Amino acid sequence: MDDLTEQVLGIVASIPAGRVMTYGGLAREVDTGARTVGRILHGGGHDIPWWRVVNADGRPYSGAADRARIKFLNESTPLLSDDPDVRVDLAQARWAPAETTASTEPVQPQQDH
DNA sequence: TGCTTGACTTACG
DNA sequence: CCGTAAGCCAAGC
Repeated sequence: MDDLTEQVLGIVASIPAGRVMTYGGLAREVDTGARTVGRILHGGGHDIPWWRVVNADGRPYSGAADRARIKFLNESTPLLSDDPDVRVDLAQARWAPAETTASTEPVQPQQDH
């Protein structure tokens, strides 16, 4: 197991239920490319909360969106129910590792791209 | 060694 | 909101 894989999987495993993280955000944390993060999740095994990692649009892995939707509903993850496809409300669900220590700070709003 | 591929992102029209 | 383009990084062939 590479150090990079170990870091990524470690961070993914640290994401609390009801929260998600983007590929790009993870990539910035481990200082690598966003595509690399996706590759690690694909080959990192299914014993990880892969549904808590979504792309910049707030969508999970397209090939398992159904399974991800179940998980989101089960974990009460903030979703944008307005859209036909499963989509996470990143403005509320976005999470970062450093946020664990400073939980008193309010979440910062995200502009609409 | 070199080219293709992909569970991605950001920017521009 | 949608399509296009360029940048990105590791794995596979």
